Amino acid sequence: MELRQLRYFTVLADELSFTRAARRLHVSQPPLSFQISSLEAELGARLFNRTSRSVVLSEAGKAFLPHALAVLARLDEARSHVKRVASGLQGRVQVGLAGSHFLGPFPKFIQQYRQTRPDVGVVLHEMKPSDHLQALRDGQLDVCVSRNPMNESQAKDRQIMAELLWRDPVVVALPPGHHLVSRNRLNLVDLKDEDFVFLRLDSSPFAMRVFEACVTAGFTPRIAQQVVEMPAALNLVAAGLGVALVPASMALLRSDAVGICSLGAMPVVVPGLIPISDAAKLVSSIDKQDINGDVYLLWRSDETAPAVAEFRKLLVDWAAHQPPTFCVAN
Amino acid sequence: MELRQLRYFTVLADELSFTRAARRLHVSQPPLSFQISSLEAELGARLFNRTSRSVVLSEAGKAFLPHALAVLARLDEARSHVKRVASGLQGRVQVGLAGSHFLGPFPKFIQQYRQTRPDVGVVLHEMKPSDHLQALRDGQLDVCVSRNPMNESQAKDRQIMAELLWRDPVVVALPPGHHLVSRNRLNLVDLKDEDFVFLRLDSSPFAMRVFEACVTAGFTPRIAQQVVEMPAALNLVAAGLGVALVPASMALLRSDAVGICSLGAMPVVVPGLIPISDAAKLVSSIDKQDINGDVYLLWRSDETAPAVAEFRKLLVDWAAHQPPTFCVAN
DNA sequence: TAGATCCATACTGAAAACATATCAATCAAG
DNA sequence: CTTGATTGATATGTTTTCAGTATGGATCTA
Repeated sequence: MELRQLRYFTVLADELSFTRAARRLHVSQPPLSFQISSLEAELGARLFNRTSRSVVLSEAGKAFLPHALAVLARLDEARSHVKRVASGLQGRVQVGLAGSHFLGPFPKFIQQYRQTRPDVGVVLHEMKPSDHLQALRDGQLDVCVSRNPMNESQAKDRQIMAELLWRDPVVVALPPGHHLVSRNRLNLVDLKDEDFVFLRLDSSPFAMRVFEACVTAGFTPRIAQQVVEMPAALNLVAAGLGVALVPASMALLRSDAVGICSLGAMPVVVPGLIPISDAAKLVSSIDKQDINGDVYLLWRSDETAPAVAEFRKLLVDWAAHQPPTFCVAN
Repeated sequence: MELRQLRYFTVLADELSFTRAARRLHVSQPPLSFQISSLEAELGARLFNRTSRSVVLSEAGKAFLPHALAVLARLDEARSHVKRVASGLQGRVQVGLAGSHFLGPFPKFIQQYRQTRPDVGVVLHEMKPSDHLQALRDGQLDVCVSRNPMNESQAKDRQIMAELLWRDPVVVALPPGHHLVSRNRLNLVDLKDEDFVFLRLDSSPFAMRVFEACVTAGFTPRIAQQVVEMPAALNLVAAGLGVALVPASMALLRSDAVGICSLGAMPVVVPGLIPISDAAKLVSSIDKQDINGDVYLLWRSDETAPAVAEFRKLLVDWAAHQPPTFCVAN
């Protein structure tokens, strides 16, 4: 059985005339007759009763017609389905992210994306940042939104790719009335005698990097409190239990309750909060550490799903064109 | 798009190896590669991601696979459906019949037929016998069970065919205590002074034939009562309102209440009811009229539906092999 | 009765599909 | 590191299939 035969059959069943049907099919009449009778031979039944002046569907033909129409319709459906999937208009994207990103620019993008791509299922998986890479490699996730910039040792065999989404400098959150609040820029080593509120080092590569930066700066931070979520750290700082090194976007959430100081070489412009009076550079040992909470998008380099590729491209482009929430003056 | 491509695709999606799939498809590997890439070109998307040592379904391929499988399955279904319809195992038969045939052998056949052909819908249409022919010609009915033997004038252009199902001689039903009851054979003319219970002449060609037989026999029957259904006629006879000329099978229904006499030349053997003491022939004018209630099957000669043809053949064969309810001795 | 219409058949040329042979890339074993 | 084996892609020649033209038989209409 061939699809050509099904197409010929359905048209002939509609026209009930070999001559007219052949015209509509843009073939001459003999091939049409041949294909129909060949189809009949294979099915073992006449599909049309030909009385020399008329052609009518036989019972077998009546039985066959809905199947033929359904098959042709299903193929059209298949074609458009494949086109949609291949162009990224339909599919599924598994996104891994830490809870803190629900508080940044990311939800706004998701909302817009869902409107323009209603047939792509975007599934957000909140999980510990330390699990992101493994979940990506396992295929549980297609992309990750993460503060982990992917150093070379982590990106084994170049399997994982990363691109910057938006900057998020690290600032120092100070309890209200803390003696350092009056300053608007600090060096890391200025904090060596403070009590610290830290994210759990084993669940956040970002926290680990901050911790190691302190060590490199010459002191081991005294960890007075450990938390899992950034907002909790800020709540503890606001309660006076210590200082914290957090991304500026997080500190902004409790700007009513904690003091914020920019850290290291780069003065951080938090619009409407701490005006920059002095743009001069402060050089310190921490500069080289590049301590920051910049947010990256991670994905497998061998990922081929069009919906994922589209999602990635749209997110990176969108992020590049967003006005930055925080400015890093230089 | 061609069915061959769908078949190749589904097997390749199963094997995930061009070499193995080609073996399973009994073709060499290059044609398989060609057909797949041709399908991909038409769909505008790669269906498989080939990394030089492995073949995996792409997202587009994953989307296409269920459609391809569904189409191939639907075609199998279509094949078997056509086969069933063409062999008469599936279909629809519209049967016209008078209410009186529900009282004869016919229901038993229907029951057996329904058991052996559960997928044929047999629809029984009780209707006036006078409407049978028109309903047949209109296509409302496929076959009729009728006492109308189809004389030549009715069978215009040989459009309607007929075949005898079972004999049903006409007998005379007499009220209890009627003076003719003692005889077991009568000539039609013996009834010339009786009151008659008749079927409505305009609804039953059989009644019309009986009426005309009386006229030919030399008298116009005095119609005292008119009914539509045969059993009603017998009830009226049992109530003493007149005599009736009815098929023997009908008279049998009220054999407790009416006397039965066979009519004309042929002694009727109603098993267990009226034993034949005399097999000698009585010759009368009515002989030539061949007045009887024999039951025929009628159908359009151009009918092509296999289920109808099968039904017809099975019914005629079955009827021929049934032991006769009434014997016509000669 | 002649002409027109319709489907079927016969034959020829073009297109499609297949098989054989071969190549480049990759992997595994020595 | 090299060699042999395996896999999918490519090239080419052959066979099969399909469509087009021409034609015939049957039926309907004028």
